[in-house]
Amino acid sequence: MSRDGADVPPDRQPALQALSLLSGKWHPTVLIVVARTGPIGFNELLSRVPDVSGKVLSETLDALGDAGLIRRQVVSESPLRVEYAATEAGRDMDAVFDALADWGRQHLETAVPTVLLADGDRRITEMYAGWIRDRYTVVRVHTTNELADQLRTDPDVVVLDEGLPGGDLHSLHRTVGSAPRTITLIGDRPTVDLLDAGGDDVLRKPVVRSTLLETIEAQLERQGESPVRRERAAMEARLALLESIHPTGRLEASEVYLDARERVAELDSLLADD
Amino acid sequence: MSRDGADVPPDRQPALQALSLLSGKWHPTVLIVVARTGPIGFNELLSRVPDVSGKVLSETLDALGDAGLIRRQVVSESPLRVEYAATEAGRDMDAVFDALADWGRQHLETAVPTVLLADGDRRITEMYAGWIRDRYTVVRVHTTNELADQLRTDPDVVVLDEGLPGGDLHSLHRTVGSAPRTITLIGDRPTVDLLDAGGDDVLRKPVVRSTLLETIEAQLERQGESPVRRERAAMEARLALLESIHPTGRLEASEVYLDARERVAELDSLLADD
DNA sequence: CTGTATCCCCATGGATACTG
DNA sequence: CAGTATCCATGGGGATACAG
Repeated sequence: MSRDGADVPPDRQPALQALSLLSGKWHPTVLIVVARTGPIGFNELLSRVPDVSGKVLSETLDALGDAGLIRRQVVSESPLRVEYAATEAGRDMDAVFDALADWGRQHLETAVPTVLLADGDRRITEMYAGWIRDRYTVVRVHTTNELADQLRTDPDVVVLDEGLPGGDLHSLHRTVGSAPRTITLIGDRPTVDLLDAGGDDVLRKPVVRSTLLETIEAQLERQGESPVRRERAAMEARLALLESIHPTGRLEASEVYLDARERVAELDSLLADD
Repeated sequence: MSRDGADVPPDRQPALQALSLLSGKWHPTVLIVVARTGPIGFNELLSRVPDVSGKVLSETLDALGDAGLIRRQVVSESPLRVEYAATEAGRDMDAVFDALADWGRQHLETAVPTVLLADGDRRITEMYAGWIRDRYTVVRVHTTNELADQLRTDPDVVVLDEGLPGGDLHSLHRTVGSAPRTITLIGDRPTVDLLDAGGDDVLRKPVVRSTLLETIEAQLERQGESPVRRERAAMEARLALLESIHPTGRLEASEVYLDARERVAELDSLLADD
């Protein structure tokens, strides 16, 4: 790659060399996963790093192997079965990743909001991610288990598809909790059950780019508002969606709907006291 | 670049993001130079990182600026004069580079190769030394006696001018032996005598910086190869040089040339046996 | 199961010319 | 001096098919 000839202090040159070992698109990710997950087979690795192609994963493993960061061990021939594990050199890269993570937490995470995208379909989360990744830190999950796991990233906004595998709408919202602002994505014609589902806003699929951006931005702007205002806005959003679809007459026949309307009035009176 | 969606532990994700800020070919180098050299103008930066083009340097500085790693300050308009300096975030990257450098020193080949420069003209060796002394340990000699003497430093590469006072090309190569990789520098139009002169590669003078660096690096990378491969590469280099200068018809009239071609075929058949 | 072999796209970055 | 504007080459990486 010919990056030499530069006037780099001698004590920094090993750093540049070391960095070049991590320069492939998937090199750092694969190294981290191999180091963390211990001895791991090719296909399990593929499933844990889903967006990498087999060819590139193979090349990446080769390169990391050549660099001495991981070791390849043939566990059985026919059926061929191999295992990749971090070498000592690979494990020692932990110090580098620690330093990077420290830097990131201090200088990155504070400024850029994190948005967690939860949908069973990878192509969907990939599309959404493409729309927003230049403005936010994006985390993608595709099952309820992954969701529970990645909530540790403390996202500012969760975009939650109601059909996420592994849970119904209510349990999903319980999993997410109220720390992040939550935008629920629904596919079917919503029923009045939506009303006590939880979440701060609701969008019907399919979602277009501008709507998603505006909705996320609106939620970010509401961060820190009072619980009362927050619940009022959430109710408002759900009611508006329902009323845009079902005739008011039908809705008024529903107990849940009337309860919700009453709750709104209650919240409004609380707000009026200020 | 869409690297999300992977099963990376949450504590590692800020590391990946931070790393992505250093992912451009010249990003780390430029950041290091800016951080070390303090406030620095565009063109001085360009001269300290000689292999980067103006366009790419400009883009790199933009990206580092957007990432908050460096700051751009206009010092004077007309003539326009700007200065780039590291921000606190940029300086904090030192911890990352320290970790990388520590890793590199521990796990990369830590021995700095030694290059012996042999040329009758002190100004020439001084120039060459200036080109390479930040990457290699440099020894300069200016006579055959000094050469024999300094070979005790056990150099990895010898850069040998054919006109070194005190010996002809053949005796020089006999003096050097085959332990170091040898690059021969020739000034005149080479004759077929070159073919049995010895040495691993040949350069015609004047030699430019990038060529010398690349040729030395190529020889270092070939260290430890089999004698057959080594001779094959050496023959190839000499033949290529001759053929680039003399018409093939003339060469084929020469016994030495035909012998050499035959020797190449012989070596190739040896290599083909593997 | 674990990879090659192929083909192709496009982002990165290089060269050159021009501008405020 | 400090950059854009333009054009173009390269190769890293993606998709798919196939092989040991």
